[in-house]
Amino acid sequence: MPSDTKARIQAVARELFVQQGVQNTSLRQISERLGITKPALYYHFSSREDLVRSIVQPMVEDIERFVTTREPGDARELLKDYFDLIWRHREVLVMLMRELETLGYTDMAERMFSWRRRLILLLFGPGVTPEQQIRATMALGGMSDCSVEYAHLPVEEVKPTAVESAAAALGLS
Amino acid sequence: MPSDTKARIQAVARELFVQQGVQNTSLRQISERLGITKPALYYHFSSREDLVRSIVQPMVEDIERFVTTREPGDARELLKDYFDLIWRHREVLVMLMRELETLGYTDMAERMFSWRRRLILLLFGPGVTPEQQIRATMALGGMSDCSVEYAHLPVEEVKPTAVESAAAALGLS
DNA sequence: GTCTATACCTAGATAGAC
DNA sequence: GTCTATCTAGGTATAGAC
Repeated sequence: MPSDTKARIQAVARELFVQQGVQNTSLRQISERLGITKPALYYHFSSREDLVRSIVQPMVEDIERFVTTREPGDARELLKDYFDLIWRHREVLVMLMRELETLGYTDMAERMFSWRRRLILLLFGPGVTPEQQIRATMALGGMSDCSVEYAHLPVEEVKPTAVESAAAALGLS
Repeated sequence: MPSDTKARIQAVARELFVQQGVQNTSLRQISERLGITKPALYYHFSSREDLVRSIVQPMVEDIERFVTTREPGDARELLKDYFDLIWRHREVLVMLMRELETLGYTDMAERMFSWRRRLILLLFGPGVTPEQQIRATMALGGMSDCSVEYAHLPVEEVKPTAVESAAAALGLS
């Protein structure tokens, strides 16, 4: 085992970032909790931003894959799978959305908008109306909110109702 | 006119806070844009927190008034009025939600939860089921998202569809 | 691969002159 | 009511020993 320190840093950082926000977490705090020193962090991550990025990356790639490879199809099925997607990453997603502005280190905001656009396209096709866009925002945004607000519950107690409600918001029969 | 400086400070601060986040806005930046010095700010506001609070306060009071004085009644009417409420304060609301964690200076998070609970109570009464709670989150959260995402459009182009969709998400006939 | 020590910056905040 | 000057705390980051 060459070094699991890197992984341990990520685990602790992730926990603190989610718990108290990225901006409110200092490298000192992370290193202290691990029993190592600040400079030791810099051996594994070239900068604070590098560390943050490494934690966000898996989620970004997963969502990116979803919105780019998905073929148009049954809307309700898409809602279900999309719910699973955001549920899986709900902790990091919350962290990210809460600090979108303060995390200027990427083009995250623009990226998330493009995900949303792509999803709407998948739901309604290219001839989407303004009304359908609003309904899509209601449905997709509402599901995100549910993933956050009921994050502590088992999925089965949230997903069915959330998906059903989202379908209704969309205007599906 | 004894001093409109205070108001000018608030106007500039508000703009910067909304634009780039509270955490990313320093007192130096605010004072520079106004052509005054940092210490001058401290004459009008006893601390940075005091300034932030003064900008959030009007929204807090408005929402507080809504959720405490409102009588139970027609759900769709409530959705409409609630939409107007958050639409009116959408800029500050976004700012606040984006930085809930980083703004540890108040009990904001808890407060917003209690608003949500009170609204759900108004919508479904005391015997609310878990399913209805999820649907309420979908409806109310979705409307917030719409206020943010379509903030630049005229209300009339957003509100009717958003309210209609929220009603459907709630499960109203 | 991890430490000690430290440089350097920027932030919020205060003292006291005008 | 606003200024100059300054303090202090905390952050990121680096140099170099072990």
